[in-house]
Amino acid sequence: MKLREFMAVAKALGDENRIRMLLALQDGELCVCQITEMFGLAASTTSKHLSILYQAGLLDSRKEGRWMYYSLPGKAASAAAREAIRWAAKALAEDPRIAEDTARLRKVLAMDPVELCKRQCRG
Amino acid sequence: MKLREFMAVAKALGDENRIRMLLALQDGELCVCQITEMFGLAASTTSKHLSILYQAGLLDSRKEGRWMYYSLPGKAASAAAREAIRWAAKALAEDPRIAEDTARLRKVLAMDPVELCKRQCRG
DNA sequence: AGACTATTTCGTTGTATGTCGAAATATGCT
DNA sequence: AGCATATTTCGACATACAACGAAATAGTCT
Repeated sequence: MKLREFMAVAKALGDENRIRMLLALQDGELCVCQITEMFGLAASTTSKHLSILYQAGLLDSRKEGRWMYYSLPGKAASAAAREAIRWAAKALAEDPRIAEDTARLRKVLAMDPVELCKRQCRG
Repeated sequence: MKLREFMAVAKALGDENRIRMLLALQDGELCVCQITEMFGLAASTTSKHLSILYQAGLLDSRKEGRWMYYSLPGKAASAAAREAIRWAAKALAEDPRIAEDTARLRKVLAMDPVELCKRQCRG
């Protein structure tokens, strides 16, 4: 991995909201409005964070209709990026705030995605 | 590892000069003026960077007379911090810029430390 | 004590970045 | 086509941070 790539990854990991978003994706893909709901940020801010993670190679993305889904990268991704994610996940496995995020995620997943997105866009 | 600690580590890794300093310590401890010489920064800047790495738990320090030596942390350090270092070292093992740093380090090690420090302080 | 030296702290400056809201883009639905 | 909606881009603002030089601190040596 070149220094330039590495710095993109390290800087991407250097924001608390981005780390929390990354770890929230451990149980599977989420669309932007689900993540926006989870963290209470402006949709544009959420989008920017996800874009930074994506450009660093820390996320995959998939567009389905109007929805954009982000997920942790598969085997095809850079080994160094996947190791970074593993490091973060392992290091924070027992953090209470991350556990709260997981609980909040469960609530978000229980909501109807369509209604969720409507609310976001009127937010 | 708590989120707060993790963020300190991630932010510490998020600066190019700090990463290069961290990796320069892989072959053993160095004093501040040796690192200052290697990177061509102001001594105060070097000191600040090393302090940030130290406070994140990514470095040990040892004072010997006027000299302050920094080194990678031993087994006693946080496992998460040591894994972060291992990740960085592995990811950048083949980066040409890091290799140049290693070459420059050899030159610095070949200099007389006393003369080196004198030059730094007049820099 | 006093001169010298290595490091850190402090104050300043410029740049980078997180955040928002508004506008723009892209897609689905009727 | 026209409207609704999800996401991104843009512009503005505030904060964070890296860099420097000067001053302060901590140590050595005569």
